[in-house]
Amino acid sequence: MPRKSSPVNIDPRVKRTRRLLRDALVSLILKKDFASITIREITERAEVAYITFYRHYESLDQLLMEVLDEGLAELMTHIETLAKQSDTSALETEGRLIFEYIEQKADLFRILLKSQSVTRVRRKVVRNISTVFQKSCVPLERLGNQTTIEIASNHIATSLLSLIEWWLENNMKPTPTEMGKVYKSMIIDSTVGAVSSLSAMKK
Amino acid sequence: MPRKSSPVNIDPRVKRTRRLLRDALVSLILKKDFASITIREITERAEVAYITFYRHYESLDQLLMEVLDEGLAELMTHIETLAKQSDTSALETEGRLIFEYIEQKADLFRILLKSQSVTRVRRKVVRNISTVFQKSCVPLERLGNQTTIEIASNHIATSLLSLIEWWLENNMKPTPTEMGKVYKSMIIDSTVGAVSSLSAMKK
DNA sequence: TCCTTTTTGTTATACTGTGTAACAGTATGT
DNA sequence: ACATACTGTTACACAGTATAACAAAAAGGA
Repeated sequence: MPRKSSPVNIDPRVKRTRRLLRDALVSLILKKDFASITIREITERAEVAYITFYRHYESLDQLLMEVLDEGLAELMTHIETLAKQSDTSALETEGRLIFEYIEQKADLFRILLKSQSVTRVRRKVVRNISTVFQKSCVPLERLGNQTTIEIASNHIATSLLSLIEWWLENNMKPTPTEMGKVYKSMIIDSTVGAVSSLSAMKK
Repeated sequence: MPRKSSPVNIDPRVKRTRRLLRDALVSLILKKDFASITIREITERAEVAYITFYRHYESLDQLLMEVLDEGLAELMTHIETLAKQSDTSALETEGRLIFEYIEQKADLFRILLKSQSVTRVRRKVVRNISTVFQKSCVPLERLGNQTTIEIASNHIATSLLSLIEWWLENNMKPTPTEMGKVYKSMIIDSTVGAVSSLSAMKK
């Protein structure tokens, strides 16, 4: 394995090889079923020697993770900044902004959802989104006990992912504006309402 | 392939072989990662010749589908009968009954959710639950246009699956009664409310 | 019970993909 | 220009898939 842990100096050849492998995987995921992708196929498309793959990654999953982590980090910071502006006026446009963002990077999200074949990836994504909402969504913090908050944030995260998945499968048919309204009323408002009614039952 | 299409007479040897293979797969899924299960491993555990697998199934996925279809059919009829009694008094206990049912057959559902690694299986499950709610949930039919109904039923199906998944991962910690309340308020009531508010915006 | 049919077991084989190794060639930074 | 680090070529061992031929065993009807 090349020295990726070295502080600043990264050999340009290493950068190039890794980029070629990532790009090759991305282009293959967009065309084929993920399960049928072979390492040899990736290296051929990347125009790189077969063994070079193993000089940089231990497994196909590791390469996939690296690809997704890049894109996921973007989505997370995007959602996070949106979730912090949790006054009602911002929520009006929050949903629209999310779906406009996804529209821009549709390819990346198709990969992210196709690669749900790897369960761990989906779990990781859900957990990330869940903690973001758990920490930064003010109404959830005020209402409800710990368990209810956990369920609610998990519910928001999985619902958002499923809604995105549905939207992509329907070729992004309803506009981002309409999807934003659906997101606000069906996911955010509904969940906040449910949490408050659930915590009211306990008292 | 043995004659499985013959009307009534199914060779007892065929029945036995298929049962042994299904049971072997189930016991392996409960112990190992699905991706690491090999056909040879299944046949060894089933105490059956390797080639016998291919005399009954074309692929590992096909056997998995058969196993899941059995269990899924049960869940579907269970949910379906519950969804038909959609008066509010029945909804009170509907959620509880679902989670009590899952508690009974926890092993099966762990398989069903572990095997989500195969994306097609998850899609199939979601689609089934979705159409059940779309057809039999009265409030959804009355309110909203076609697209909204599709989104809503998809939302209910995926949310229910995610809630079940969360519950199983937390070792079924909150009681079925509590989960039933969560189900009713966070999934059913919330979605119905969202659909009505969304269709009100359009008019 | 005998006999035909069907299923199963045994063994062998072609094929594909993974992962490792040795050695030669090439690019990088100083 | 030079030592260092990366890449390419070739070869190989290994595991799992999928198929085929033939022998053995079980099922069901006469």
